[in-house]
Amino acid sequence: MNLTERKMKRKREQILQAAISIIKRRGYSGTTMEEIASELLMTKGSLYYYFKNKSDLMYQCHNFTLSQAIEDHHDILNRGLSPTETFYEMVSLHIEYAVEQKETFNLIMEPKRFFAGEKLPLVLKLRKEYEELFDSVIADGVQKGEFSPKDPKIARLFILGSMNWIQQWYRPDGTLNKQELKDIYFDYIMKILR
Amino acid sequence: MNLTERKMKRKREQILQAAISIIKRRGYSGTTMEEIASELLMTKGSLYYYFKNKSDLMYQCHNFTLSQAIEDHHDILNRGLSPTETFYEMVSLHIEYAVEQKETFNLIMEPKRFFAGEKLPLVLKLRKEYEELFDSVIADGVQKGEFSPKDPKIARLFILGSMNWIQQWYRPDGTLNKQELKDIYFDYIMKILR
DNA sequence: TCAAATTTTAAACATACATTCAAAAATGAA
DNA sequence: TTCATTTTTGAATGTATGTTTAAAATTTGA
Repeated sequence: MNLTERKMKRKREQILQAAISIIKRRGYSGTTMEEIASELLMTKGSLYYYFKNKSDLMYQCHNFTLSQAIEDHHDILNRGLSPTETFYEMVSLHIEYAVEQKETFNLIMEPKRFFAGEKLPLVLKLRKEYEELFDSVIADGVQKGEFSPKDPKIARLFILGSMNWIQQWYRPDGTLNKQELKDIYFDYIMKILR
Repeated sequence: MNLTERKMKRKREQILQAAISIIKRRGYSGTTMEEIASELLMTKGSLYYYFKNKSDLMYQCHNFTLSQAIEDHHDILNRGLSPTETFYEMVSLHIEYAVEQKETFNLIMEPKRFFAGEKLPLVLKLRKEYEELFDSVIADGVQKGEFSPKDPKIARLFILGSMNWIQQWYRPDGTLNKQELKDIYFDYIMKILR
C-alpha cells in the first residue's frame, strides 16, 4: 500500500468517525452530508471522492459499529466463562452500546427503511449474526443446565427488545447509573432464562 | 352543528383514517400528503382545506390512535379484575395495538423527532399517561400482594420495551399466532413482576 | 523546481416533498 | 333557477437535501 492509498484510507476512517458521531445523535436519515463535511472542515462535494454516495457511507457506519460489537461479543465468548457469567457480560456490553452508540446502534427501526436495495440483505445478515450470538449462549446454558427458558427464541426476542428500548428513555446524566441499570436488567433477564 | 360543519367533520375523519392506514405501513415521515390524497381520490392541495399542515395531520393521527388505546385500557381497569388478570388484558391489548397499528403506535422512535415544537409536549404527555396506566396496575398489584417486582418503574420500562419491540419482528402470517405470542409474553412478564 | 497525479472546491443540477394560491367546480339555500 | 358559499383543483412556489462537474488548489515524486 503506497502513500496515496494510506492517505485515502485514513481519510475514509476520519469521515466514518465524523459521520458516526453525528448519526449517534440524529439518526441515519437526520444526518446530512453537509453536516458531516462541516465537522471535518471540508465541503460536502469532497465526501463523494471517498464514498460513492450517502447510502454507502451510512451503510459503512452501520457495518463498522455492528461489526465492532460482534467482535467484542466474541471476545467475551472466548473467556471461558459459564453461560450465566457470559450472558451477564453480553447484556452489559449490549446496554453499553445502546447507551453510548445510541442511534448508530439503533439496529432495526431506521435502517430497515433506510437501507433499501442491495445493502438491506447485508444489514439484515449482520444483525442476524449478532442476535444468534445470544441464541448460542442461551442454548449452551440450557445444555449445561443453567438456563431453562420456556421458548428460547421468543425469550431472546423479549430480552433484546427490552434492552433495545433503553436508548429511548435512559439518560446517562440521570439518577440511575449505568452499572445499576445493567444489574437490574440482568436480574430481570435471569428470571426469564432460569 | 349545521350541514356544512357536519360534512367538514366527516371529511376530516375520512382523511384521518386514510392517513392512519398509510402511516401504519410507512411511518410518519414516510407518509406523503400526495399518497393520503390519492387514497381518497383527491389532490393534495385539498388536504390543506381540512388540516393546517402535515404536522398537524400527523399529530391528530397519533393522538387519535393513542387516545383510543388509553380509552380501551380504561375499560379494562373498570372491569373489577384482579391486578394479575388486569395486567394480562393490558398486555394483550398492548400487543394487539403493536401488531395491528404498527407504525401509528410506534410511540417514541419517529414521533420524538417528528413532532418538534408545540406538539411535542402534548405527544409526550399522552404517552406518559399511557405508561402510567401500567404503573398504576403494578402498584395496585404490589399493594394487594400479587406482585413484588424489584424496581417497579424499571420493570415497567423493561416490560413495555420488550412489547414495543414486537412490531419489529412479528408477522401475523408467520407460524406464531397472536394468542400464543400474548401468552408467552405474559408468562415472561409475570416472572418479572412476581 | 516542475509536471503529473491527487484532492478540494463552489456552483450547478436534480429530486422529493410540503405548502400556497387564484381560478374553477360543486353545492345548497332562497 | 340563481347566486353566494363551500370545496376542489392544478400549477406555482419554496425548501431541504443529495449528487455531479469542471476548474482550482494541493501534493507528490523525479
